[in-house]
Amino acid sequence: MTKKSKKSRKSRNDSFFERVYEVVKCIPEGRVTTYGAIARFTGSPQSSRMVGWAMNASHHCPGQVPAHRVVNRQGILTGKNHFRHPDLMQELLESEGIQVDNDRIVNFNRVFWDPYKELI
DNA sequence: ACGTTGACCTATA
DNA sequence: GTATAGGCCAACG
Repeated sequence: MTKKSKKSRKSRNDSFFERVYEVVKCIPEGRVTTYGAIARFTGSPQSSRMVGWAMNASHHCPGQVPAHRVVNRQGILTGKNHFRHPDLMQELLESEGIQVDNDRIVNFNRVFWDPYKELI
């Protein structure tokens, strides 16, 4: 099993998504990150859309991926609408000690978790 | 196979 | 602050 078993090697193992999951899973409690930071860390600074797309699949297939810890640049819970319950995202964040006001994270700069500085 | 959409980011007006 | 444009890659019709 080596040559043409699965054809492309980047089918389901070394996908762009896998990298995203790895980073997101490394996010500690009480911390959040942005799509852009992840996209940048994965190697594509402008592929932030794919990060969101990965999250969409994350709660459908893979293990526990704290997608609720991933927000946009403004610290707004953009993807809360895609959760099982729109308010679930805020609930989880508040449960971890993150204050959320009007779908926006309070002191976003403080809870921001940068993979470049923390991870590595 | 092609075109559109998607949980975004940055820049310009 | 809102609106428009470009970009990236993957999934869906």
